Order: sequence, then C-alpha cells, then structure tokens
Amino acid sequence: MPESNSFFNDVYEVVRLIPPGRVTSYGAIARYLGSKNARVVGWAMNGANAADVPAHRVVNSVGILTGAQAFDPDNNMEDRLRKEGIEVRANRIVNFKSVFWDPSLEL
DNA sequence: ACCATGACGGTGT
DNA sequence: GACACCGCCATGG
Repeated sequence: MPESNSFFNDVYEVVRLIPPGRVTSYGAIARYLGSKNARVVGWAMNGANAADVPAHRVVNSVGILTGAQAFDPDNNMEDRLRKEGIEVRANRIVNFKSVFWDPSLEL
C-alpha cells in the first residue's frame, strides 16, 4: 500500500468527511490540502475505490461524474448518488450548486 | 534526473 | 453552454 504515509491518505480523510447527500470537487479538495493540482486528487481516488471512502461524492468542477468508469457496474456511482437524494442526469449532477460542499469553506 | 500519464481547472472563443 | 488549449504536480518506469 504505497498510499500509507502519503498525500493520498489526506485525500481519503477529507473525502470521508463529506456529508451524505452532498458532493465536492477534486479542485476543492486539492486547495484544502494546499495542493494546486486537482489531477493528483483524482489519481488518489483511483485507489480509493478499494478503500472505505465515499468516492462517489467527488466529481469535477462542472458536476460531471468523471470517475463513474472506475466503479463496479452493480455499484455504479450514479445510483449511489441518487440513493442519497442527489439528482443525476446523463452522468451529470443537476442541482450541483445546491449540493456542493467546499471543505475549505465548511470544514 | 527525465519522461509519460492522469477520476482536473481556468480562460478564451 | 460547448469546445479547444495549456498549466498543474504526484507516481511509476
């Protein structure tokens, strides 16, 4: 597990703090951790799939479920979000602004 | 140390 | 709102 003692671990910690029914963006997490690169956050989420992290609550700045491909077909991202009361349409969160949760602002 | 890759973001058109 | 570009930096080979 290369993630231990790493930047990835901090990412997981923040994602775990996202309230149910809310979502955040890769960039928001990156800024909160002091990093300027949102891609690294996405890279971290690639491994978060196996870890106990609500990765389905992390989307890009536009509200698109860019990481849906990384989820299992029966455990897909879109369904999990709908289950929490989030409106999803065509792989995109409809009321994105309403459910957006900024860690550096609300944490 | 160099290079390619990537669940991204901001700006301009 | 959609699309094309360019910059960003952690990891792995």
